[in-house]
Amino acid sequence: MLEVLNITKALSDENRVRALMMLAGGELCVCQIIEMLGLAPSTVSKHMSILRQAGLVETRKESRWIYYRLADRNVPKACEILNWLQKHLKNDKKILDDAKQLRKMQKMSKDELCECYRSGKGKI
Amino acid sequence: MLEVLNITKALSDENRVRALMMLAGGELCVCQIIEMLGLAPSTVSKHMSILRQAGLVETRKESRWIYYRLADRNVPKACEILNWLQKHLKNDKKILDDAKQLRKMQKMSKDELCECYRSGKGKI
DNA sequence: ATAATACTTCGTTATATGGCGAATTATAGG
DNA sequence: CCTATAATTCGCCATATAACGAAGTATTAT
Repeated sequence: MLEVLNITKALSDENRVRALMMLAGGELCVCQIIEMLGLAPSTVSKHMSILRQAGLVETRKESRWIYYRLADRNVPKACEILNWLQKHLKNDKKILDDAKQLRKMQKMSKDELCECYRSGKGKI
Repeated sequence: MLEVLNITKALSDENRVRALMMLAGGELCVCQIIEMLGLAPSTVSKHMSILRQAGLVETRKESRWIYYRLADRNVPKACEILNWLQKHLKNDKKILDDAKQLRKMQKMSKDELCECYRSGKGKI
């Protein structure tokens, strides 16, 4: 029950849902999510921690950066609900706008974005 | 987005999830749910209203009683997530206990239960 | 070593939510 | 018509949650 509630509670916030849908296109580092959501770093960190606790996302640390990605295929509970979300939000205006904005961010990235992201790209 | 969030928010409370799982066995009137959850009528009413707003349950009025049932098959958004819930809670202790208690309630019903339910049975 | 960057953790504040009881509505029965 | 029952709506209070900024941790660069 607790596991299920951790998931549904995690999904009951718009910003967290937006973050998840952004990750559908591939992993992102926290600073990119901060940029996209337009929230304070501490707030985004908390959101991502809630998603991680729920088992909806996983993390990978690479030098100074922490990359978040959607849960692995072998976690049915998480994947099923992530698929449900994607299915029912794929035509949502806010989600589509986010995807567009994200593509833009990932293109210009090189010199124009937040310091963290710029140097991140430089590293990779 | 709002529709999806209405659903996830509705599912983010333990008592609402319990109520939904009780309904998996068939429609129930509010007084039965009140009895099962052990909450004040006004509280349960609010919970059920949230579930209804989210499109997860539907209602049927019969004389003095209002019966709640799970959403109809032709509401994929709701049914998919209700199936997900059932799948991942079918072995949950609290949910199993509820189901047992519910069966007990529906059996003795005739003379031993809350006034509302007793007369309800009498009517049907 | 020092400074900067990328996050996280902590403490605070505002708002949202869950709970209750009292009042209200609707229906049924005396 | 008046009372009882079933459920809802309203107003209130306590707690939970989302937001922020400041301080802390870890890593990289100078």
